[in-house]
This record gives sequence, structure tokens and C-alpha cells, in this order.
Amino acid sequence: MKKAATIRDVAAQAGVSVSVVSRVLNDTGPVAPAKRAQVLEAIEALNYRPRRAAQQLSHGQSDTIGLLLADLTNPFFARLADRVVAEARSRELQILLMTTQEDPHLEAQALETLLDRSVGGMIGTPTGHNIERWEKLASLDIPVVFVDRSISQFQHMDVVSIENIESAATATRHLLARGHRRIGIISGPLDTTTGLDRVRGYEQALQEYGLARDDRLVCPAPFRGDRGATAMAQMLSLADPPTGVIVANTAQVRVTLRMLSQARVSIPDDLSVVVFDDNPWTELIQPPLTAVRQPIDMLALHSVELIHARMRQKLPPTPRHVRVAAEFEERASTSRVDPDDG
Amino acid sequence: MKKAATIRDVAAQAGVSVSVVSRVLNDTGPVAPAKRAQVLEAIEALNYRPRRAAQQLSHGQSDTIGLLLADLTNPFFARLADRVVAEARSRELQILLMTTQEDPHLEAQALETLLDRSVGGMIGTPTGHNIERWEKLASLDIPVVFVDRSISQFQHMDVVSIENIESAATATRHLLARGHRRIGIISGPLDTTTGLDRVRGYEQALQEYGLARDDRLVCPAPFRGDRGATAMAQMLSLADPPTGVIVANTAQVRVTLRMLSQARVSIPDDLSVVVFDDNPWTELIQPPLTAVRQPIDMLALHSVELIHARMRQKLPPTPRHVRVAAEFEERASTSRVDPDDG
DNA sequence: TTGTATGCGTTATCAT
DNA sequence: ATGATAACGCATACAA
Repeated sequence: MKKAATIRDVAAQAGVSVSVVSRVLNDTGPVAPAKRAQVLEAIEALNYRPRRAAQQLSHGQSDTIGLLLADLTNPFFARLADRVVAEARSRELQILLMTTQEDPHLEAQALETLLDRSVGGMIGTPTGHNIERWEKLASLDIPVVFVDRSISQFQHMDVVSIENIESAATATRHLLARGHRRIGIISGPLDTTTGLDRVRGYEQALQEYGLARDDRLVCPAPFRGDRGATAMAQMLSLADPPTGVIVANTAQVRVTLRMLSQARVSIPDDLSVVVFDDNPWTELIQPPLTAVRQPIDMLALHSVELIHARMRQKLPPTPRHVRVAAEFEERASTSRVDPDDG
Repeated sequence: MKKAATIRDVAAQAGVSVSVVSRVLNDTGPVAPAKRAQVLEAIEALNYRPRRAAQQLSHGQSDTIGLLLADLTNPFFARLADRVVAEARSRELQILLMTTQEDPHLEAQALETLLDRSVGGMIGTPTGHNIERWEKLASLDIPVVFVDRSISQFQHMDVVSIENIESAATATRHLLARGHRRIGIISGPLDTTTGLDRVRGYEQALQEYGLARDDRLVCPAPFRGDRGATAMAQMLSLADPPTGVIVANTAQVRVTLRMLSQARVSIPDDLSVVVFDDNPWTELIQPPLTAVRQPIDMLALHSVELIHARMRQKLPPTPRHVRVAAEFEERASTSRVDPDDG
């Protein structure tokens, strides 16, 4: 096994100079048809492929985008990754995958790694704990796009998310319209937009019905662990438990449902449930769950498109916030209730 | 925004030569304590990080491993990716993610991309249709490890998989022991090891009971689409339908279950079901499914370990086949049946 | 239209 | 212990 061919080998084989080879390769500049043929032939014969590392070093740009997600165990992020990979491919971009497991320490480590400029841009879901490192990345001219969630401190950065406030309000109104007056919500951490905005939308809908928020029914849970399940249990043990609940923390949906199942809470008879999720497996669950479906392909599309544009500096430096609408899908986990019972 | 610091800038700032900086960076060769301090200080001050591309070009090796999976929509692959990323991180390896969507064309495209030596090794699930390209990769001295599945043509390459034959035999014996005599199996394509070996294990168990294989009960389905569902429907419409079925194609589990649900086939009363899967969502399904649980963390661990060793040429060139045991988990989707009914 | 020469940032060799 | 300097493979400005 002899060592791989370089551009010089090709040039020699074709009897031309390296510039000519480079030109036919990148279609940059003129080249005589005859020579072009020779070059192509040589490339084929030598099985030549330009080395990414060399190209990158030469013109100082990386066509790799770092994708820093929370955790691929969550089908939401897994599907997001799937679509991001697809969108990236159609633009000839590579995806360097990393996960934080919602652990700030791992996130820090990942960001630290990327400081070597191995990526030309970043798409990520921040844990909320490494503000300065994200900033440092950006200050190194590595564009960053947050997807799904953001952090209040990052107002000046690009974000692609669903319409969280509106989606939560819709879910809440759905229950309100069916007579529910005591509605619980299990949200994400309030320092993330997915946590805060969904609670906001929830409160907004309550206000429309002249209802005040009951703090015992608003339970922010971390994205990690099964705090959502214990929060659910606590709500159910109240003297006046909720008749409906919105699980607005995608990462807590599964554990919450498992807890309800184990506690033999009947859905929707004992409790109406709306979830933020669009896991294809939910359709196999009994009863099928009423859900806010996140348009994952749109999130992926816009994230990649945005980061791609930034990488090519095709955009004015003003921060963008792309919000895509989510669909509300009524299924069988929510039922009507007598408002006076609440 | 001034341009990022290079090793030369650091050297200048510290009043030393680049060699000294390189030595403190890589701990290769001696350096006076005093100068070392200056260098460290300069690095800190200039916020310097060595560029990956330059390092890579210099010593011609990539610490990135390509991960080519079928599809992250399948929780099995998603979890596998999650664990591979984790294992890679602990070894300071990066993961370049690509998907085939089980499409040979996309697989070809992905492999073609990797010919640029941007990765130092590959972990993947082959579709079965790009033999020569996989070979070419390997001939370029880019080590390849197949995970989960392999192809019969690839006997000479590294593989990490579960004990497919044994696992399928166990599943089959489980049903046989409960009186089932007509047992169907929905497998993967027979040109993949996951397809062929599982059918082999199934047949082996049947033979132990003196049973002959009925071709109508053996249904290989592609990993893509919902052929598993139609195969299931066909089996059920036989004059003598199976009383038990093994869904040995992970990618077909969901669609098959959906079909059964829609057809109002009661599990396990009308049909006993064993699935190859270890999706955490299955526990929410009624009834909980008897399953062959694949030890995903072990698959990831061995894959990364193996490719890492290959990348460092720490291994004799003989191909390795790491097989890890799968657990059989009996739950509620299989029941006893009177053998005479079959 | 083609070729030469230089730079990209790092590592490694080899004098000093 | 330290510092020039030559690779590494490619792109490109500039000369021919």
C-alpha cells in the first residue's frame, strides 16, 4: 500500500502544474480542454481526493458545523439531529456531533474543544451555564445558532424555536374550554426560553379566563432526571388537585406518564393530559396523547440555513429569531369536565 | 475583531521561538521552567488554541471518527449514537455524524465524502450496497468497524454486534416452551447479519422441537418502509395463522405494532409478540412487551474502543468480531397456548 | 492559458 | 535547552 496521491502527483501524472489541477478541481479559472481531460484522467488513475485538512488550512474555513445537543435519548433531539444531518448534507456541510447530557461541565468541555476552529459554525441547545464560553466562541468569529431553546442572557444571538408562548396558550385554552379550571403545568427550567415562555403562555390563557395562577400547579423541572414525575405526584396529592395537566417539558413526558401509569391514574378520566412532544411512539400509547407537535423539520431547516448563511457572512449582523408555529393535535387524553367540580 | 492568534504570536509574546511553544503544548522535549511560565502566560493572554486543521495536516492523522448510521429516527440508533458520542469524548475523539436513511445512494455519497481523509476511522451500519466503496475506504488506511449489523461480503472486516443467533433462538424457545407451534418471524434483509443470523437462530430453535420451517411464516422486511406491517397482515390472513410472532427487525417494530393495534388484534390473547428492541417507550405500551434488550452501551463501548485501537494501529490486522450477549426480558406480551390449537 | 512561488499553522528534525 | 527551518497538501496571487 503506497501512500495516497497528492495534488502534485496528479500534476506530474498529467504533465501539468498544480495550479491547473487546482483549477479543474475547483473550477476557478480557465483551463484548456485537452489538459482538463488529462487531469481528470490522472485524478481517476491515482484515485485522488483533495485533503480536507489542507484545504481548510489553506483558505481558513471549515465546512463542518458543530451540533451540540442535550441528549439523543430524547426522541425529540434524536429526530432533530436526523433532520439537521439531512439539511447539512444537501448543503455539503458536515456535522460534528456532541452532547451535553444537560451537564454544564460536559457542555464546557465540548465548547472548549471547539475553540480549535475545527468547526465553522455551531448549532446547539445551551444548558444555561456557560455564558462566557459561548460568547468566546462567537468572539472567535464562529457563528452560533441556538435551536429549540435559548437563554435569557443570549438575547443578542440567533435562535430558531417554536412559538412557545402561543403553543402553551393554545394547550391551556384547550383545557379551559373543556371546563378545566385547575390546570397544572410541568415546564422546563425558567431560565430557558422553553421553560419561561411556555409558563407565560399558560398564564396568559388563564388570565383570559379570569383565573389566577396557583403556584402549586406550576412546576419547573430540570431537563434531566425524573423531577417531572415527582412534581406530578405532588400536584395529585394536593387537597384540590388539578383536573388537567400540561407536560411542557419534552424531557419529562416519558417519566411523567410512567408515574401516572404506575399510580393507576386513569387518563383522561382521572386526569386530562396534554404533552409537548411528537414522538411517533406516543401513538401506540393508550390513550393516544393530545399533543403539541413540534415541526422538527422546520427547526432543522432554519437552523442549518441560518448557520450556513452566517458562515458565508451573507447576513447582516443583527440577531435573528426564527419562530415556527407548532401544531396542536387533539387526541384522546383530554376530556371535558364540569367546571364546578374544579 | 483582530484575527486569531497563532503559535507564532504566542512565541513572539513570550519572547521565545515557536519550537518552545510547541514543546510546552505537546510536552515533547525539554523546556526551562521560567520560559514555560512565560509561554503559558502568553497563551492565556492571547487566548490561543492550536488549530486542528494545521495539526492534522502536519502529522497526517485525524482524531475524528465518522459515524454512519441508518437513521436517528429509530430510537435504537439514536441511543447508539448517544453512547458512541460519550465513549468518543472520553477518548478525546470527535464524531462526524452521517446517516444513510437505508438508502444506498446516500450511503455512497457519505462514503465518497470521507475519502478526503477527514476522518481517521469509521463506525457504521452498512446498507449492503456499496461494497467497493467500503473497501476503498479501508484501502486508504481508514479503519472501519461495523456495528450492529454486517454484510456477508465483509467477513474480513471488524464487527461489533449482539449474539444474534442465540438471541433469536432464545426468543423462539420462549414461545415454543409456552406451547406455540406456529411462530412467525419478521426479520431484516437476509443479506445482513441481523437478518440472516436471527432467522438462523429461529430455525435452530424450531429444529430442537422437531419443527420444520414454514416459509410463509418467515418474512424478511427491509429496514425502511412499513413492509413489516404488511407481512404481519399477510401472516394473520393465512388459513393457519401463527399464534406467536417475533419482530426481529428493530426498524419494523413500531409499524408492526401499529398495524396490530389498528386491526384490533389483542396482545397476547390473539397473538403473542416478542420484539427486538429496548426502547424506553415500550414500557408505556399496553401490554408491556416481551423483548430482546440490546446492550447498546456495550455496542458503543466496543465499537469506539476497537476503532480507536485500529486508528493507533495497536492491533494485529486480523479481523475482530466482538459479540455481546443480549438480555431476554419477559413481560406481558407473550402468553401460554395449547399446542394442539396450533 | 499556464507555471512558480508563497502562505496557511503546526510538528519535527537538527544544528547550536 | 533553544531556535531555525523544512515538511504537510492545497489554494492563489502573480509572473510568464
